[in-house]
Amino acid sequence: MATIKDIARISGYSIGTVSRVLNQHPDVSEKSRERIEKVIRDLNYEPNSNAKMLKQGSNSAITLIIRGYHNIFLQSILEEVQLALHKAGESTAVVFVDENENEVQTALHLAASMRPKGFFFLGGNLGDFRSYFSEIKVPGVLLTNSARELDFPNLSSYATDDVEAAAYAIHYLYDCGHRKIGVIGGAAGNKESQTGYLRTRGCSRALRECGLDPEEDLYLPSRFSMDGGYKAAKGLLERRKDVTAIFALADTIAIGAIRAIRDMGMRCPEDISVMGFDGIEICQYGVPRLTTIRQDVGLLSSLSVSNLLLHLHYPQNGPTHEIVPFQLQKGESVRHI
Amino acid sequence: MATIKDIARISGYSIGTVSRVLNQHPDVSEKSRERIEKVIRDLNYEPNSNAKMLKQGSNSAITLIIRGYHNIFLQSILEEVQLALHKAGESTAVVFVDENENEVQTALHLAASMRPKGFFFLGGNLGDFRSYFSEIKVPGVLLTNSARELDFPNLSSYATDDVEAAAYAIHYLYDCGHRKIGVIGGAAGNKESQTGYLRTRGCSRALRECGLDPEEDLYLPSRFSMDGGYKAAKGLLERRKDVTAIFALADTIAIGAIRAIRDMGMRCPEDISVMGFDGIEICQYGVPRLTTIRQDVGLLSSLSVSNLLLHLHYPQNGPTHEIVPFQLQKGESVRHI
DNA sequence: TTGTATGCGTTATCAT
DNA sequence: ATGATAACGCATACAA
Repeated sequence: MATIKDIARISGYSIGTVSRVLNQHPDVSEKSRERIEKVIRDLNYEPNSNAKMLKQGSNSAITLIIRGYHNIFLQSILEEVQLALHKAGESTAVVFVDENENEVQTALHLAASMRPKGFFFLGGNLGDFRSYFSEIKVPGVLLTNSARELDFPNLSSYATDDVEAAAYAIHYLYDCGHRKIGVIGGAAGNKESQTGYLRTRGCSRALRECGLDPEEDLYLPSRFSMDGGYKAAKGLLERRKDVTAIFALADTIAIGAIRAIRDMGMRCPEDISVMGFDGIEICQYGVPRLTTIRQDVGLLSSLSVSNLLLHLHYPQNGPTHEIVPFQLQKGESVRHI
Repeated sequence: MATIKDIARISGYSIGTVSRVLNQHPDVSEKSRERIEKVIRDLNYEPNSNAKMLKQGSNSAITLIIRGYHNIFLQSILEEVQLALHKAGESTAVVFVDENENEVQTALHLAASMRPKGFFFLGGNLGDFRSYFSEIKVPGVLLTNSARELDFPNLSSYATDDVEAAAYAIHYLYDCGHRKIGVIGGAAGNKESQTGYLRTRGCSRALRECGLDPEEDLYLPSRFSMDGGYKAAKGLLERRKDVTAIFALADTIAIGAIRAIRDMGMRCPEDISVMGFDGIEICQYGVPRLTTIRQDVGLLSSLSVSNLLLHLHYPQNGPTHEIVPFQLQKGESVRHI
């Protein structure tokens, strides 16, 4: 690979001048610029970003850490965030990590070691940060969970109010006449999934508010996947013949649940209503269209990008923790009874 | 951020010794090791990977470039590839790029500039490579398109035979009794999407083999998305009342098509059969389950990872270009008539 | 306008 | 076993 030295040697100029050409400095003569640029093209020269970053103290890229490989919802956020950052002239590197804490720790180390000038964390638990975030000195944003209580000076967060949104969903199902509402998703007992835990809490609260008993066996934990939703719905419907509605704590879970309902010889929404959470694209193309709680991906993304760009330029600003509004997106999967 | 110098200064040792501790060299006394490690922990030291890479000549990470933000199929490959690489102890960086050539060029430059020790390209067109790949000297693998004709010494490729697979799909629909088969997906005329072009070619060939006329207005181009499929199916069904089956050149297109069919007051498969391509997870959870051509994600991933790891260690090996077998995955979306 | 020299944080090659 | 130092590729302050 050609280096700046090669360019200097071949063009007959010094590395100083070459560097100036490379960095668009004004004080270099037209003739020199042209000659040097020709050599650069001829050699297919690519600057070594490692050297550049070393010299400049920090990596020019922004690191995006995304928790979980197949989380469609997070990926839609990823897409928007990345697009917005590119539009702002920033380059990005994405790191996917498995959902267990060890990996997250690894990712944080990696992020620290890459010396990015900023980073996003899509879908992390607070616990992961509490222990390992202090190493990081550049501005960061946590998405889909609030980091307010962590109180790091350089970590902002934007999230939907999971408790409130889940409660809203339950109320909606209640208003549609449902009294036996099953809830699938969220790891029972353990808090492995903070999101699942919060949503579950919202459900219990809402059920009590509606004067319903949050019966234990109306809850069934599930992985946040179609397969998980399929199995959980099947289990729930076998155990409780009286449920008329299922609230799936994520759309992917809901898709699995609908498939399970069909495979058990029932129909959605005629026999069992299903409600999702997130508002991913397929909600509007599935059969039936899925009624869901739509998180505002656009707002989450744009706010967080603005925030990071702001902190990049004015690091002295304090962190922001904001809750963005959600929205009930009506489809065809919930029936009034 | 603490550097190796700080550790040296505070621990009272030289940077040489600290570096030895950091890199697990044997020739350092137990006592020194312990004392230095304590300082490392105290300072939350993170090695600067930029400096490390600069010194070592190349980045330790493998760069994965993925073309298109919302390609579920490619993301499933991404997941498997990444998992396999991590299992092999390699770290990865992912770069998503928009589907236009300019971005691809940018990504290749970026990749060249990051000095990765190897890279994957998921879903690129040959044209992108022809012009810009020569800069890259480390081993690379192109997935889902064959790079045989490019003949770069350091670029292998693994792909499904798109022509053959699409032809197979058409033959299957024919065998099910369908004679008026619409094809949606693939950019008509321009070769923007190589994959779409190849699959379209397979369709035409198969139609002729079946003695059918590849009528022009049975083809409708579409973006590779649910939305694209929705619009294309609607357009096609309005234009041609006689089609009994639609072959969508990707599963996401098929999902949109099925939704369109319902919205037009028809049913799949009773009125219109739909066949997809790729074999993404949702095929098995949709309503109806989608009949599709399943690409072997597992094989594509494992072969390509093995290939890259091999070339990392034995760079003198020549490139490999392999076609992996596809499979008809029967669902419920195609009816025998 | 151009060239020279220094240093970024690290590893590795010498000495000691 | 440990310390000193050169080198990696680049940007930049300073000199010319």
